[in-house]
Amino acid sequence: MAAEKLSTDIRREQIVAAALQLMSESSIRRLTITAIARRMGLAPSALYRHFRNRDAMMSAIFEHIRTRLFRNIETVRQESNDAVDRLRGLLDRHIGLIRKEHGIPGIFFSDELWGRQSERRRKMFRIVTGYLAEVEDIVREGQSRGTIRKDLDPAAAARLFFGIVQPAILLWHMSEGSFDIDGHVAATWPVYVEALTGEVRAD
Amino acid sequence: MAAEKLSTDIRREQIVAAALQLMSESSIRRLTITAIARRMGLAPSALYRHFRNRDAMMSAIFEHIRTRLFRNIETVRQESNDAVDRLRGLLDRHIGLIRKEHGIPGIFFSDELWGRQSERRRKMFRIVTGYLAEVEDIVREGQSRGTIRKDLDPAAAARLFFGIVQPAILLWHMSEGSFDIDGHVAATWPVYVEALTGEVRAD
DNA sequence: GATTAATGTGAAAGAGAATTCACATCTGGA
DNA sequence: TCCAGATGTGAATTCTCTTTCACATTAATC
Repeated sequence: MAAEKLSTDIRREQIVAAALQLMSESSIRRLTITAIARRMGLAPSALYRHFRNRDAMMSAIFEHIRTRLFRNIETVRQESNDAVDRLRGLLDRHIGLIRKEHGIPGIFFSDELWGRQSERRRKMFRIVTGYLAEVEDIVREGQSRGTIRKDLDPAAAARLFFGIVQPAILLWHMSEGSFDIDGHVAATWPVYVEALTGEVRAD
Repeated sequence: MAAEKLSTDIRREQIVAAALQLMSESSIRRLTITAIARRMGLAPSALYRHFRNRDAMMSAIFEHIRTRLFRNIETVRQESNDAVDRLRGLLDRHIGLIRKEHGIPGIFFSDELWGRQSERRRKMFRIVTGYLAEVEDIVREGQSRGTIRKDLDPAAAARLFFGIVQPAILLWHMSEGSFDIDGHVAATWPVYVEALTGEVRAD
């Protein structure tokens, strides 16, 4: 009972998708070649036709995440010119992304990165700092247009932006989805905006 | 060449210590019975004299972390009466703790918690929410004494408190210790205080 | 329709881990 | 001193996972 044959490109995407799906259901520890193959209805050995080894698969997964993250930046840049609006849009999109593919945080905080395996770790660090730099740019633009206080360190403001997201995602994840992310955003976003602009902003 | 014999109580502590040490050097994936035993100069089987199984060891590690976290709350409560001072003290102590035992985040975000719908996950969730509740209490006290704005949701303020810490720890970890945590705190703490109190506070 | 390269399969090798167990050795108390 | 129980050991068992390989099947191209 051979499984349907498909081109490598499609298979690669399917493997990444299956991996993310498995991650959201369980832990990275169970993200095994065997599990991915079973999910796809293939034999484990089949995956080696599309990736050199497990490491290459993990790299593809990370690359996928990177793409998704930066796509949000692009979108938000096009949607609005106002810095605060852009940040708000990014917040919503970021949370939406994690909500949809909630295997991401698990991958993000996984052994694959936390260990000494430096190359991979450095790569992910570059992704994070790159993402932060984009947020920082948005803040900086807001400052030059006068919508954001100029006495704020833009890099610090960017990190604080993720200070809104991170606790929420952590709690959401640990509570298995029952934590009220929207409520958190509703309560904290105005505080953040006030810190950014120096005044209360009515939306 | 039998290793020196010691009482179970001491051995248990040593096992937890060795585990944390290993975690800070590497990832949870390498936190194996074998590795812990080797670090202690024991045979793997010896550890089973002190813990029923690997799971029991992990529980002991989590318990250790819990103790350390809540000890900081106690200390800070005794050090000062002012809510903002208490929060600042907790921030410093929390960061100090992670700096000293930087295996903690790795354990915190490990497979042991992120995967299953396990008892362990629920336990850790309780620890986190308990810790947050303590911070929330401090905020609430500050509100009733008039040092913190009353229109702030104390729970949200508590989560934002960790919004200062979490990005810093993540970056510090990913950068392998080169990220400037103190600089981050210096840049973000005044912003947080201003949001809490409604005014600039000179320290 | 035949050829060929790509894709899939099952078995098996090899590695590493948790756990158990019979046996050895140490320590503290009678 | 000697015994009993606590602690440690090494070997064996049982997993699970990654990876390789010879062989099978499919799809595309001529």
